[in-house]
Amino acid sequence: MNNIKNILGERRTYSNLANTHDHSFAQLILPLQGSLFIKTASYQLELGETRLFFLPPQCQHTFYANSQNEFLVLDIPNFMLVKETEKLCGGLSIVFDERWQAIRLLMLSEIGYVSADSHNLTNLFRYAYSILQKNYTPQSIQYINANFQESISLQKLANLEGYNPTYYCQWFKKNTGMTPKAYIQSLRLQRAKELLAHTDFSILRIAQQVGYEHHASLTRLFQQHEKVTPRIYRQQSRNLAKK
DNA sequence: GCGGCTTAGTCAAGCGGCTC
DNA sequence: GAGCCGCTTGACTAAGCCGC
Repeated sequence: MNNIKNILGERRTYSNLANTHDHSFAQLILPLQGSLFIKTASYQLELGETRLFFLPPQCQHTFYANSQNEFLVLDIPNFMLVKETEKLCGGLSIVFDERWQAIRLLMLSEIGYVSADSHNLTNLFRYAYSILQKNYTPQSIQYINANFQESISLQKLANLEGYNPTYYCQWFKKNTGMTPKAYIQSLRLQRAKELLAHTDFSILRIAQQVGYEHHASLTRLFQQHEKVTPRIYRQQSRNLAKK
């Protein structure tokens, strides 16, 4: 696709046909309704109503949707981005919090106007981009976020940052307040909780989906952190949902 | 960098519920 | 009651973490 000269913002829907491509401009994708599956070099995720996604230029990505959906998409020309954006070669997924909701509201009101230039949208994007830059996550943490359901070695993570494993552990703890192992576990626990609460998958299947080969590992993880087994957790969460 | 301790992952055995 | 399935528990091993 050709580069663009101005920011273009519009509501878009995505079909169920998988589409793989890249483009010379960046994209900011904010959720409106439904969900969208996105796969990049670093991410493979379902973009729902709780996260937004930034796609840097030249980032090959695949997307498709299985249900009705709508997203606010901003096409951003290259000259508006700083060079650091290149580090985000696989994109960046960010929690869609109240601040982003406010930004989305303003952007939506701006794209509703027919305007000769896109000054207001440009300024809004500049503000959003400054937040986005603060959200820049180190490459190894991006890798964990995208691949926590697979086996991840400390050596691999250390290599991504160019550190040796011992120093990497110290560096990681300084940045996140926990060890790499603990961070991976917290992601797995969170995902397992969602699957237990919202699906009828067996404990074994859930364990395998979050990165364990055996369900015993998931049982122990739950006993350590939740003081109950996965099955009891599922019962409790469904009882709460009924009330 | 090393050594010891801790923890995660795996395996195997066993328990309980369900079906025939 | 036997067989199957899903799940839990205990023991062992290897990797990771931490203090020196």
